Amino acid sequence: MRKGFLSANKFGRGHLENQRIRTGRVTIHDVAAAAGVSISTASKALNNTGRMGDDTRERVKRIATEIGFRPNALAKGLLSNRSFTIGLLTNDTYGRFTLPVMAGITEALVDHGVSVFLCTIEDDPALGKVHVDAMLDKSVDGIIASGKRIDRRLPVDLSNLPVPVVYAFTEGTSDSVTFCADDFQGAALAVEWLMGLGRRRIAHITGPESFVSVRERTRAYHDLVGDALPVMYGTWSEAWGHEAVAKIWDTPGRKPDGIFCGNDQIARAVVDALRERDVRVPEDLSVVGFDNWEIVAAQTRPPLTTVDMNLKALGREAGLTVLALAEGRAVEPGIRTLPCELVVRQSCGGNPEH
Amino acid sequence: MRKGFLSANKFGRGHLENQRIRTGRVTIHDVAAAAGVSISTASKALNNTGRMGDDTRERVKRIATEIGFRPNALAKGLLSNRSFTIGLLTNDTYGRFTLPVMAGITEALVDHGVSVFLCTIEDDPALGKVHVDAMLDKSVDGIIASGKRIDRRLPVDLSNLPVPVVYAFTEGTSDSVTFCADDFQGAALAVEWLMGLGRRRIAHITGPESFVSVRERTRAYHDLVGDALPVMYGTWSEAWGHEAVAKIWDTPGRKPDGIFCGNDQIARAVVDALRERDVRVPEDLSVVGFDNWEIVAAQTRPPLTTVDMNLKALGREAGLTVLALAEGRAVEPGIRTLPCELVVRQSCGGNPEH
DNA sequence: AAAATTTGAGAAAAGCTTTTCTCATCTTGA
DNA sequence: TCAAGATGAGAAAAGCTTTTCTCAAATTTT
Repeated sequence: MRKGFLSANKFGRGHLENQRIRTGRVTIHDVAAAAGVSISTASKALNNTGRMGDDTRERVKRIATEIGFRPNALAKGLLSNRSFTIGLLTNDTYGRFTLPVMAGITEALVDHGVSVFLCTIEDDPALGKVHVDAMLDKSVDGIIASGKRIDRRLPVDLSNLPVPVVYAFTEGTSDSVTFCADDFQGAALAVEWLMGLGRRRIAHITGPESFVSVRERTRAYHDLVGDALPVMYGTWSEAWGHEAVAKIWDTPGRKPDGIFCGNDQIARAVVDALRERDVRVPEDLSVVGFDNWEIVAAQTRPPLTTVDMNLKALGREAGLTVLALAEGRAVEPGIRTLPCELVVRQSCGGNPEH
Repeated sequence: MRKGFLSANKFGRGHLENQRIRTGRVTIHDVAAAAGVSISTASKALNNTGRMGDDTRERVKRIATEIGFRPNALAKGLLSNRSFTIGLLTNDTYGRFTLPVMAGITEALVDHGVSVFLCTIEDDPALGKVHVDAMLDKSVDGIIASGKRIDRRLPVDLSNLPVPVVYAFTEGTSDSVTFCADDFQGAALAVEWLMGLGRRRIAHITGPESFVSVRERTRAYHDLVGDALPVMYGTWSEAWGHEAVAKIWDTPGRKPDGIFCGNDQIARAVVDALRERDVRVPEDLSVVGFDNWEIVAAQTRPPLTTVDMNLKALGREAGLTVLALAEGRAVEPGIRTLPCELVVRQSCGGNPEH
């Protein structure tokens, strides 16, 4: 090997000790030897099981800490059939929805020593299968499926797997647990906020009607404001936000004094378009977004008041649920809807202290 | 257990067969039994090692496929000291940089059967240690450290770990391998593009001078256009883009005909601000961004021509390198700089075919 | 035809932990 | 003082796979 080159054998200690070659890793053998007890006693001491003198137990524990023993999760997993590992499968390439979910999962599971494999499978079923198989090979304790919309399945079959599967922000099977945000309640929150500020002509500019989220939010909107104004369906883009504003303002008639947007990108474009038409936000008109995508909502001028779907909490619940299933605890199947909350910034005016 | 409840024991087959309880997983024992050979023969057949008749080998392979045998990665790992697992550690919460890097890593490693643990550690050293320890417990074959800027370390000590560590888009140790984008070359690409379009008064609006990326890009800018115009340092926000444009246009004097921006957010704000001042982009002035953050660059009106750091390729390289190290192959330590490339959209005008 | 090779396949060990037995020693009660 | 029970600790097996030996049978060589 050339000088200055890196190689893995730099990591192996490689000297002899006690008739066996140290592999660089401290095993329970080392603990037992250092404490002068058998391996089984050492194991029992560390796991607070079995019978032995308190002094022995404490001494073993102390020595284990001193020499830096950490049990090999592979060996543990092989024996217990638990790997303390779960897989997170998603087709959300940008991580817009999956990253918050993932943060919640990790937060919930790190205390339990569970790590998360993240696999992004665009919309490729073959790739999906490869990743699922890899997870199963590694004996994951469970799988959480996530995505970018709640009414679409991942392009991979997760039924009849030998491990529990929980769905978060993607469509699941009827006999499993699925977590999603309460679009109806979130939309109601937004519209009620606008009404509470005295807005009476509230428009709704949103995404494609094919999304169940869109229909749910629209339903809440209709329930609260009636159908004096037509709901404007389009794409989830800024382009659509601009176009929708143009449609309204280029048509004669009374203008809205509040706009509830289907997501933050549309809301941002709406705010921009209104500024270009010298409509003042929030003085003349209030805008509410949906998603609380910081990177958009906080950069808009003025920053957006918007609905947060609490994806992190959703991830936390999904994590705890898959853990429960992995441990054999009973969990009621079905769809769990988690409430949204309103994040108040400056695009509506009113009192942020409200 | 109540009816309709889910529980993990639903997954265990749990019937007797051949004197041992089937755990639901097909093991090499099952293959051997079904093929009428010993376990060792089965293993050798499947791994194309050892000596045996071609007919035996083929028969074992066929039966293994038929009954759906997949070797238990835990057992394999315990024996080989390879878990076919790596850890990706990052403090990039939004995933702006880490997700592309991750995609590249996964792409490079999935063929080798390697899965990736993703751990996001905000800036919490304690949390970082917890995650690193969890990875080591699980015998990861290596760790890739990533972040959101190349001149900052992760808040956790990764030296003297028993596994190889590779750095990607974050500062590493001098004796390790670090991958980063070539800021100088990328900036040169942008400025040369502007000059190629005939722009002669090119301004540079960028982020905080404390970033080494900013200084590198500025150096390239200076090398190409001299220092007739002062570089404008600020924050990475849209607010700064607006402010910078205001500064230039509210000051008497000749205006630039090209602006090279330090990132896409600034560039987007610059484009917006220019539109508000009725400066036409790209007719009157060309704008180039940096990062190729689709979500910003593609939504800007007009869409941004911008520099792409090829983070996915960077991730791919990092993945292959950590794999090489894990397999004991020699790798030259040091900083590897990967070239950027220009993504041409419409904010510069000119011929996209160029 | 006998000896030397080659060939095919199985036994056993290793990798690390946990758990279940088993056994020897110590204590307690009669 | 002897039997019964409690206590402390070790031996061994299990979990699954790969690898190294070993051994018997078949083939080739002399």
